Amino acid sequence: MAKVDTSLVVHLPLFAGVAPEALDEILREARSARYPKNTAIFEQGADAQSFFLLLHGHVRAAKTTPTGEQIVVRYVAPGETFGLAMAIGAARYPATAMSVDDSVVLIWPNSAWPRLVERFPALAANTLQTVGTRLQESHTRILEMSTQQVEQRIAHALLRLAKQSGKKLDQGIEIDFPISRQDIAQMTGTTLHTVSRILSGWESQGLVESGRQRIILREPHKIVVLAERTPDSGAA
Amino acid sequence: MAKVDTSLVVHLPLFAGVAPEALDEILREARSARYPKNTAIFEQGADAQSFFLLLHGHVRAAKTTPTGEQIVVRYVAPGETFGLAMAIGAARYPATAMSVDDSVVLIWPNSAWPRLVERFPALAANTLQTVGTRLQESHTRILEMSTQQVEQRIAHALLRLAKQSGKKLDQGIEIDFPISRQDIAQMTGTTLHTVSRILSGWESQGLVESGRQRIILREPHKIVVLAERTPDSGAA
DNA sequence: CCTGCAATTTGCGATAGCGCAAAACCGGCC
DNA sequence: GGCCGGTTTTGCGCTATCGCAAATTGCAGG
Repeated sequence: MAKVDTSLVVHLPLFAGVAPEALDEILREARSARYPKNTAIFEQGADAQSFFLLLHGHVRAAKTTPTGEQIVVRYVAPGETFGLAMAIGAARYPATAMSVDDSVVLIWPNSAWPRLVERFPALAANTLQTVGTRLQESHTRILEMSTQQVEQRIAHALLRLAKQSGKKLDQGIEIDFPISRQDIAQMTGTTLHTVSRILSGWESQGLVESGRQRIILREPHKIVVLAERTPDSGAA
Repeated sequence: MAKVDTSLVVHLPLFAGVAPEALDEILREARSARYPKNTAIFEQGADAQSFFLLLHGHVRAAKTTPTGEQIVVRYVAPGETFGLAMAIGAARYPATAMSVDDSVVLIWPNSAWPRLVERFPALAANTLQTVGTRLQESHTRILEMSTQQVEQRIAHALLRLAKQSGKKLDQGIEIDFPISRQDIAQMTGTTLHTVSRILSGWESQGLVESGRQRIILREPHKIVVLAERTPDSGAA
């Protein structure tokens, strides 16, 4: 079992309030694994046997309907947990997790969870906060889908991605992992066609620069304005 | 301070795994309050000072945009907690809670939470499960909003309400609290006009019977079929 | 019983965004 | 260097749903 350097993870929200000396004990229960780009980590509906902490890379969590349509639940950034089915009392994974980049994760067997929370109650508290935050984000997303039009939703989605996983460049902020028009559509409840049209529009206004699975926000500030524009505060 | 009969609450999910004898100690920290129909319990954005357990009645949690549009986050049924801002690490309430019926709630000061979870770790675990379940429900809602059309979303929403707060009648299942077309619109991301049109349609097919703030599902089974119909599995 | 208000219904354009199809593009791989 | 497959772009018609406005209804007081 590979030894994980505690200094890499001490400051993560998950371990807030856990004595650094104790960390080792927690990490000992985990194994680490590497997933090459575009590898399934777990599948929606499968028995939940483990929970995960992303160390490097990016993971896409997506939910599929019986008829095959997908939505992106979220992109997991390094330092975040995912696959917490057991902690929230689900026997099966409610979504599919797939690496979008070469990724490295820590994996705990679910069986370790009860023991860990008993020994380190802060883990439960931290996880509660994490899940609570995600719940609020979901509600925000629902609010947006209910009240805003597609262009604004896309603006918000990209700004969030930029904040979460943006790499600063001279020319702007680049989203630091491969993401397609289709993905953005699945995050915002629209179609890849509409996303393409809107990004084309932005590109011709110099707001973004984008290509195959690549997006750079050139004028983040102007995109913020777009995102906050109300339906009637019309453009010229 | 009114004494609360422990027998009323022992079996709630919140208290699973808590010794009945200990319950008293928990309840001692709470006060109870009655809210007449249509009373604000807390407002979105206000300092979160308490968390709540609904004993009787029904509470609507709703989120408002800067421009005044609202969505219904959920309806709280008796036995459920709400206003958990503190537990999930939010300083302010992210939504507004309002009684839709005469309602009775237990209220704990947030300051009691850390002490309670320390003494009864099961509370944190139970709350984590609750919040996790709500997160999954939110994701389901997002999935529906992304992939289904309005009629199906309304069907699902009503079926969920019926399951959660339905009262069985000979003629069908009645939703056990006042709910308007507008409310349903705010649950499904549409307008009261569209809801009205669709319910009118159902009414003329005998699927529902409805009036002012009142809805009875006459043919729940047929509504299930509606809810699950895919866009193309067309009606006659 | 009557009055007034809020909820509901319904008609009628207007339109944002979808869906399909075809073309152009872009890399990566052999 | 050329070929292949997935991604993106774009045109065009279509329609589900919105938005507004007006009429109607039903409950709650007085």
